[in-house]
Amino acid sequence: MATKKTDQNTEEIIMDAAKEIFQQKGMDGTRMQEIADKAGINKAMLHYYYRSKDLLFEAVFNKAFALLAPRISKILNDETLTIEEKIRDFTYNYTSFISKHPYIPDFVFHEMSRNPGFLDKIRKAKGFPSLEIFNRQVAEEVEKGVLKPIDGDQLFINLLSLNLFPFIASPLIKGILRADDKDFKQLIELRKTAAADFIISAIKK
Amino acid sequence: MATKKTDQNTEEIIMDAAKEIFQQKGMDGTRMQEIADKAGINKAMLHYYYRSKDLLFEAVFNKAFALLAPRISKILNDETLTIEEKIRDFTYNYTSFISKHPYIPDFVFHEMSRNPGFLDKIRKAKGFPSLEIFNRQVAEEVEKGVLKPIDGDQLFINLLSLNLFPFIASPLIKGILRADDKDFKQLIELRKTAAADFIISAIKK
DNA sequence: GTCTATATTAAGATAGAC
DNA sequence: GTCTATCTTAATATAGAC
Repeated sequence: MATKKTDQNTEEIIMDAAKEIFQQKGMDGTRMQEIADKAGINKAMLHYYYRSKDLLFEAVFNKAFALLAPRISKILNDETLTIEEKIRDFTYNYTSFISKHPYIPDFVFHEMSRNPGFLDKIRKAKGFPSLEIFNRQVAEEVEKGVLKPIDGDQLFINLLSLNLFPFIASPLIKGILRADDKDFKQLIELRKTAAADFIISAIKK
Repeated sequence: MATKKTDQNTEEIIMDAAKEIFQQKGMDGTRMQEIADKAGINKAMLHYYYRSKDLLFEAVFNKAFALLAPRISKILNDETLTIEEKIRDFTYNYTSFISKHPYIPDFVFHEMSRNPGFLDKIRKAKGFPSLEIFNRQVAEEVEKGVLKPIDGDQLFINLLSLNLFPFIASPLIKGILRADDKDFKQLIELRKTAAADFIISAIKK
């Protein structure tokens, strides 16, 4: 299964292989041997570059988290878009992005639950995005009569739920809807706008 | 950590211990020794009663799945409640139930993704609940003008998303909302009605 | 049915040659 | 930097005494 590319250095080759295995199988389900096989090298090299499984995992996790976080921060901290615009933008772009990395949500949430230490590390490293601006904006639009009364925290949770859950629960959803991979892909395609429409319809006056 | 109760037989004691460990740590993260310790017996007994880790896990997984499935089937197959009533009932009861078993959603979805074989086993054993009745009912209420136009499949996914995702993502949500366990509990309490209100508001004409 | 002791295999990690 | 060979530990599983 060697996917070695000559224009990549070994460290990057290892990282790419590790990402794929870790994200699909999680920390506990991953074997260093499998990463080595996928990278087309041997186990000793993994330790040469990343010292231990824990450290390699941490590097992979941080990269995955770093892909999710800025996209969330962006809609939370932006001061120019309306809530409706944020919801439509976020839904479309996040769904497009996660479609290309469908294992990431389960990976990140599962590992965060498994190891509460990650939370503190992230908090200390760069902190979590704050809901302050988003909440203020929601309150203002409610005040103005643009939106029905709703709590910003709850709206934010709903937004994440509707965008991320379908990927986490894809096997169950496929089972209940009798959908194959192609059907599921189409369903997700629809959600890029349908999920946003649903939210807007719930909150717009 | 022995939790042995004299009114339980060994098989049940093992099952209870196994449930707790497997649901928190997953198949790969669980050690038979840890289950034995929690049950207050030794490892050999696990094999005496359940033969192997795989079989013990399967028993635990099936029990967890059997807790989720009937509650979903019920709202899907019921012919007496309106869609609005179903949404309110389901949201309230499902959230109450999952609050008592907060590890189950991540456990079930993670393991289903990890091992696609489970899907086929479940399908063969008793099949998945069908969306037929639910979809027909949604279409009828849309037709009558009770509901805004919406696809039953998408509505069902939204319903599951809003109810299950907060539990799966609880560490992230706590981080972003700066919420401790008590805050989070209260947030979930609110969602028992707020999530249903949100959905109703999105679809009701 | 329950225990202790042990077999067997697998996994992470390292030593040392090239 | 990269490889092969090996160390060490830990995990599942079983044998056999009581």
